Amino acid sequence: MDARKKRILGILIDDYIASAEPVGSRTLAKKYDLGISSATIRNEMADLEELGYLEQPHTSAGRVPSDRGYRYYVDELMPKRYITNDAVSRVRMAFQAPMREIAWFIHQTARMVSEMTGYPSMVVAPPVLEARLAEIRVLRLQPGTLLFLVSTDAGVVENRVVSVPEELSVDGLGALAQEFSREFHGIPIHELKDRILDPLAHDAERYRGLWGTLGGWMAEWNLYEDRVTLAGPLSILQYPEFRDIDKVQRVLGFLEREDAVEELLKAAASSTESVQVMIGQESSVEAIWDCSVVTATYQVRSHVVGQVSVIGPKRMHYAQVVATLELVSEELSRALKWA
Amino acid sequence: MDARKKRILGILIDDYIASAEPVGSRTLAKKYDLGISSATIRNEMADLEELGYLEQPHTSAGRVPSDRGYRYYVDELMPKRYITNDAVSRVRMAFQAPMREIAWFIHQTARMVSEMTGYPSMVVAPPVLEARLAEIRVLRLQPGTLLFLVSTDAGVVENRVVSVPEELSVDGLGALAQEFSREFHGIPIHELKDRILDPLAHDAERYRGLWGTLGGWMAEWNLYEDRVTLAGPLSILQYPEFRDIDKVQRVLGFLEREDAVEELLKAAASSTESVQVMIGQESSVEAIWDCSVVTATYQVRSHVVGQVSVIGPKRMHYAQVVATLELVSEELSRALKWA
DNA sequence: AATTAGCACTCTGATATCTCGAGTGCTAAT
DNA sequence: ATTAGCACTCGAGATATCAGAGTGCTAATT
Repeated sequence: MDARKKRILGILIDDYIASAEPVGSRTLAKKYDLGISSATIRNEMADLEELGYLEQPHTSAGRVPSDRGYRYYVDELMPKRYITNDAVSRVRMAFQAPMREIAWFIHQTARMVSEMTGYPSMVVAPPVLEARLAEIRVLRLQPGTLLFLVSTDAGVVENRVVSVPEELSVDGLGALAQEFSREFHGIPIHELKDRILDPLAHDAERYRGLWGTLGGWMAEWNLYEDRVTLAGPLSILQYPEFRDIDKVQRVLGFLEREDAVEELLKAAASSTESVQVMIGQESSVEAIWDCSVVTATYQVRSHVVGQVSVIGPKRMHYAQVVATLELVSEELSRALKWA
Repeated sequence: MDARKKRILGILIDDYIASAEPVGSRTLAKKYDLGISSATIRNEMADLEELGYLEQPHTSAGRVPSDRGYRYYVDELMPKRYITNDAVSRVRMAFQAPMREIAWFIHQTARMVSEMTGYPSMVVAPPVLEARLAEIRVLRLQPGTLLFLVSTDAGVVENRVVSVPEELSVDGLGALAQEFSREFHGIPIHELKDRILDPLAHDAERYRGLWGTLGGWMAEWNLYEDRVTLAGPLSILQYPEFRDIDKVQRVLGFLEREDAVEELLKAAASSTESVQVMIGQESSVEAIWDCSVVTATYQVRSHVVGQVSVIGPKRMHYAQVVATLELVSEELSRALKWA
């Protein structure tokens, strides 16, 4: 793999990313000043195909990068730090808004990333269920209506309005909540349900029913919570590779399935790299085998708590996407550091 | 418009709704036992076309209902109360879950309706901004973190976690919130911002900054809130009229725009009818001129507070959709009556 | 030895042409 | 008023044709 091959491969992929048309030797020679003839390029391209970096849609078409070609491009060839000053200041600006819930930042991030890159964006929120209980409070809003407040070590506060029979006495409830908080401080949320429901764990028999409901609610917590936020799914429709309804249906159908997306992104982000690229069949999900997914992680107190991600055709503008995600995930971590 | 014409029109539309193929006289005569020959049907169909109820895609194709034809079908011909016992019990079941926030019901409703009908469903949530303030509370969660609780006459409770400078004294904040609640009780939320920001409205100079931020937050409230919940948008992809990407893009693009959808549904639901059908060009939104929209309203304390809606091809299964929405909106109203 | 010009060959996509069949409208018979 | 019969229309799909872009190979050139 000499320098010239690299050069040709790089230019070819750039061109294909921009044009979506198979690239031929003639076009390449004419359009870019390579100082060699189309015949030479032809030979090099034949070599690159043999090496597995390019493929031909059919005999007499130009070449198209293979998954392996994209991989090489992403790892070795593409320009780094491909980002404008405008983008940087925009992201900084967006995260400067103070006094916001985490959910707000998550939505904001997804929307912004999708808009900046032109691809759908998915953001995985910090997992509530793995957070540890800090405090639980009960407030009486009106007769028959209670508000439960749960704060965790991740600083996340979740709350639910709960209606209960009006005749339920809530006098000692505050005290009970306090006691409860003390007892279960530091327990992961997902363990709470069982603890709460375990009749031996506390002796306040007359509150059993209420705590039971609370436990049930917590059990469903992660079902109801938006763990994955999806923004701009329709942007894929603008790309010629998605003129085919069935393909669109496959991909968007996958994106709609929060659990599946969450699983994919979490797996992707186990890597040590701050930004990871998954190309075509590298993904475990068949539905997106002709897409690429770029994923970055973000942290709270130097623990990875979530992912920011972009999905698009394999013919994706990797340089810009990677740079954008690097920036955004960094700024998001910074914005969440108070949490 | 004699009985036979009605019969033919009804059957033709039923057939077209089921098959998506233009219906010819021959097919009609063969498939259904009308007791008359295809020639007679042909004549009747020609009349129906002249009357504006049918149209021909091209000279030698079968007939297809016009907007007017669908309208007549919906108003006069279609079977009423087209619903199964299964559906009824399913809906009842779904709304039996107690102890839920309004937002939960809204999501639940949208999902369920989309699944039951096979079309995308949109649900407009009760407008927070028009609700009147009942009470505002401030809680200190941790140093530097406050929780604002706002309850309204609609029983809706909204809350936001707000981080403030740690050094801010929150001692008198509870009292201030109480005083505030007393003073502004019954004021619509959307007026609160100005009131709060008006320096004459209260004299607690040292809290000005905090209330100011609170006001700013309230101003953005409705921007951040999900006022419209969309479920199952991709279900339209299964219908042959949406094989065309551009059409899909138009329609889904519209559905993504919460404000536009909200406006449309609110306008639609000004009607006195409990369920309203908007067919094709009857809609003010050009992007959905080849769709139909069915909308029902739901109430809290016999005030209309929101809409439940379904969108699909004009060739929609109106009978089932109307019946489903009737049922769902009724049950949703019932479920929300405690609010 | 590497590069390039030249050329025959291949394949696709666009365009044109043809055919078939479903459906119509009209007329004349019932 | 209904229906059988028939000529006519139009589109969808199949088939044929053609131009163009691209390739691989060979022989000439540097």
